[in-house]
Amino acid sequence: MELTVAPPLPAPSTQASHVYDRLREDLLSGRLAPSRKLQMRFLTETYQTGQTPLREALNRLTADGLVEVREQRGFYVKDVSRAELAELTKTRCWVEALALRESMAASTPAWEEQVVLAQHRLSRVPRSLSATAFEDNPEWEKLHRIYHRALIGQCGSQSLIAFCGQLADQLYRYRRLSISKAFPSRHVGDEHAAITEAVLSGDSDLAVKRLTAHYQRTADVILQDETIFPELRREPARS
Amino acid sequence: MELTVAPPLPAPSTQASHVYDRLREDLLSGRLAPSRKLQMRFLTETYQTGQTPLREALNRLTADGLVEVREQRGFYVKDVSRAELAELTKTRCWVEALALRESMAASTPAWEEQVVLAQHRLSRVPRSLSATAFEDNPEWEKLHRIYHRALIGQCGSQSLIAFCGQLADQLYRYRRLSISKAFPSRHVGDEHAAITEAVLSGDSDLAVKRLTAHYQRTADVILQDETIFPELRREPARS
DNA sequence: ATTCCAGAAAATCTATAAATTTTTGTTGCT
DNA sequence: AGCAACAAAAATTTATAGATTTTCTGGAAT
Repeated sequence: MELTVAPPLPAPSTQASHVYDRLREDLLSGRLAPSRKLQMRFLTETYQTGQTPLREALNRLTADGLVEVREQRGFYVKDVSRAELAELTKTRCWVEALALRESMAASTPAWEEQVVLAQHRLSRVPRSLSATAFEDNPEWEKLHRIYHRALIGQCGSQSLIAFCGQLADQLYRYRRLSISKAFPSRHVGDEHAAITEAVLSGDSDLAVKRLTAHYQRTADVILQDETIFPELRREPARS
Repeated sequence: MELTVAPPLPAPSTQASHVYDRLREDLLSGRLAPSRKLQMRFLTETYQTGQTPLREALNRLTADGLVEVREQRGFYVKDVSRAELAELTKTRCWVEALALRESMAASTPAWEEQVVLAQHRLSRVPRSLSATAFEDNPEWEKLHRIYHRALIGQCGSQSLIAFCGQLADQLYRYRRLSISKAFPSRHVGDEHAAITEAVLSGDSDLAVKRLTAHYQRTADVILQDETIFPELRREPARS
């Protein structure tokens, strides 16, 4: 007799999901530039699929805040602005502070272990694929995401976690769009370690302070990046 | 020479938006019962429209948390449960507390006037269309929504406000599904007045306390409603 | 000569219908 | 009784037709 695991979810693969994943990646990476018009013809040719799955994917991405839809005049890549970056960061700090406090209030050994494990794994992977120039390491990004997800994972609210995920996605796009010249100067690994330490010590005020500072510092760097905000070109830093 | 206002946005009306509105109303009212399967054939016949606008509407409603989609096996009306009701309420209390505090911290005379005005208008409309039995008054619901929206409107985060709106929608459906026997016993008007008073006095702790109590009380009533949670039928209140 | 407006053509989005693929339910066989 | 193959139903996708918006060209007025 053979014990085969009952197929829990065979293979939830629809064309729409595939296009969604690919589009999402291209949006986050910046290959699809902000405020660019997403024409059906271009999309069907690029992604080799029909209109229906594309519309489905675009609608989901609109809900994620990565795509904008104007009635009867098509889909557009969501534009970026310094104001939106500031607002998203502010909101993320507020909401994740809330979620982290609630997680710590409902702390369990299993949860603390998850946080420790996620941070350890993250620390073992290089931030950049290249030692000289910055080159995005997908593995690091994945683990980074898991770590921050773990921090708020004990808060007890699926909808709150999902909202944090949306904010994280939108801000991640800003990070990718920015060249991040400040890459070598920061020690994000130390920042994560400091957050983890505060979480384990049970000092929620300190943990929240470090977490929000972490986010704010990232935003401050991007806010000064000329490559994403050309309006900074002239008068770089006037008082 | 004639000064004509440039046409701002002619009339953005698509079939998809219409179906979205109608479906939304039917979902919130309970005419489409929880966990019911939404078959394309039924929907096209009922709403007299094609599949494309319907899929678009259903996708938006999925993002709103009113519809659930299972890959390759169709759309379903989101199921209800006591656990979800409790979690949604908890989340709403957390997030709106946050938003209210930030609104009060950024208070302006104009905003306070908006709150006062919204509360006044709400107070002038009857909660129920019938004096004897409870009959939902759409006008009251609309003004109620505007009032709660006004409370958090000064927080300075569009995304946070939108998130609160989603939570409000999902919880509104629970309210409509429940018969609300406790209708005459509560004085929601007084509760709103008390919240407004606390907001105007600048006492954010008190305002938050009253607001969250307001939401919690509503949830507690619905949590005991047998008509929506049949599992309560036996052993109504065991200790 | 330049600018502004009007009309027509092109492009593009929205919607309906048909075809393909997957899932589900049933019947027959081992 | 259990399993497999078959048939029906339903979802997803492709293709086609209909509307709307945008763009381009030409002419008139400043």
